[in-house]
Amino acid sequence: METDISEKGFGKYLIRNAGIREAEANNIYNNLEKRKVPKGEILLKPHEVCRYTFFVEEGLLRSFTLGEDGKEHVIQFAPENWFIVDRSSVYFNDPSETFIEAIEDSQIVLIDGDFIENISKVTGGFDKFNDRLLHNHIRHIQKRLNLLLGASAEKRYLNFIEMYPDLLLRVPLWMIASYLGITPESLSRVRKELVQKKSGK
Amino acid sequence: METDISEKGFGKYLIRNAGIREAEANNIYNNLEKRKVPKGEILLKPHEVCRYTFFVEEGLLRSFTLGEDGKEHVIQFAPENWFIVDRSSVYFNDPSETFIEAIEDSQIVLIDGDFIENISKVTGGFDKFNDRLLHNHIRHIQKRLNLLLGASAEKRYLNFIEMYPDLLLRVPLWMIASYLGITPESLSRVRKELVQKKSGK
DNA sequence: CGTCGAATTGATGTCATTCAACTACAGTGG
DNA sequence: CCACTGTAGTTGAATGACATCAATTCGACG
Repeated sequence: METDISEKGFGKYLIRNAGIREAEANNIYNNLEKRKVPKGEILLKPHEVCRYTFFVEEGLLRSFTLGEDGKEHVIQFAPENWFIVDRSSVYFNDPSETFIEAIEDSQIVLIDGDFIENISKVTGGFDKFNDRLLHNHIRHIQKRLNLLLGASAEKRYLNFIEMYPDLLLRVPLWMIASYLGITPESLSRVRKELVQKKSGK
Repeated sequence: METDISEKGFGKYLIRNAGIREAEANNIYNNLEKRKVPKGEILLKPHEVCRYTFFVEEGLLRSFTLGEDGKEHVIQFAPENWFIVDRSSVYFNDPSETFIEAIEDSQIVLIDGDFIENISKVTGGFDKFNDRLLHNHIRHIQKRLNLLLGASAEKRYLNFIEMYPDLLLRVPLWMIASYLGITPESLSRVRKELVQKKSGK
C-alpha cells in the first residue's frame, strides 16, 4: 500500500530541495528500498563495491577509512537529511576503501544507480539536483582540505562546532578527533584550553 | 578559417577521452576561445567569480589559496591535458577564494558554462563525460584528504612523485611543499633523508 | 658582475603524539 | 544488587614531527 509521504523524510526532502512535485515525489519514494539499521551495523566494507547511496531519514551514519597506520579516519558524518556514499566506488565500480556504519539506530533509504537513471528519464530536474549534490560535495571536501592545510587543531575544532553544532552532542569525541585529524587526547586538551580562555575573559 | 584539430590539444583530447567524433570535436574546438598566457599571469583572483574552466594544451597552471596565516596553499597543478577551475565558484556563482596562475608559458582553452550547456544539447555523451570529470575530481581530492589525515610528510611526498613524476622536474620545490602541506625546509629535509636511506641500502 | 629567489642546513621552538595512569560510567552476568 | 568488564574521556610526562628563524650556497638572469 502506498503512503502519503508529505511528512516523511526523503519524500519531503525531494519536494523541498529537488523541486519535484508532490505526486512525483510520492511515486519515487514508494519505489525505493528503506531499511532500519541498528547502531553499530556496517553498511559498507572495504573491498566491497558500494552499490547504494544512503539517505538518512533518522539517526546518524558515518564513513571512515582504516589507514595504513591502523587508525580510523572519519570521512563524513551523515545525520538526518544527509546522503552518504563512496562516490568513487559507486561511480567507477571500484572496490571501496571505506566503511559506512550506523552510529545511532537509523532509518535510511537505499538509492541505487539504476534508480537514479530511471528517475532522470521520468523526472526533469533530477539530473540538475544530482549535479548540485555533486558540487556541494566538492565544495565541502575542498573546504576541509583547506582547513587541514592551513588551520591548527583548535581552529579546525572551532570550525567543526560552528558547522555541525548538533553533532557535538551526538558523536563521541574520539570520532570528532578522528574527523579533525588529531588524537582524542589532543582534542581533550584543545577543549580544555578553550574553556580556560572563555572563563579567563 | 577552420583548422584540422586532429593533432591539437583539446580537440584530440575530446576525441580520445569524451568519445566525440572527429567532425564534432572539430566543430566544438573551433568555437572555443583560446589564449596564450605567459608565466606568472593570474587567470583568477579571490573575490572574482570564476567564469571559465581552463583546459591546458601546453604549459602548466596551478591554483592556490592564501590562508589566514598569510601562506599560500597549492590546491592543484594542471599540466598538459588537465582541466583547472574553481568548481564551487563557477557552479554556484560564488566569489572565488582561490588564485589560478600560469607557472609556465602556457596555451589554454577557455570553456564557459553556456558553452557546456550548448554542447550537451548537440553532442550526446558530453554530459556523461562531464560527469566523469566531476567524479574523477572527487576521487582525487578525497585521496588527498586521506593522505593528509593519515600519512607523514615523507609518505605524502613519495605519493606525490609516484603520481606526478613529471611535475617534479617542472615545479619549484617550495610549491610542492605547499601542495603537501609542509614548509620548504621540511621538504628539503625529507628529501635529504630519502637520499640517505637509498644510499644506505 | 651583481642581484634575487630557490634550496639547503643548523639551532631552537611549538604543537601534537605517544604511552601510561586514572576516573567515570554503562552494560553484563553472577 | 553488586562485582566485573570494557569504553570514553581526561591528565601528566616524555617524545617526535614539523615549524620557525637565521645564515649560507647556488644558479638564473638582467
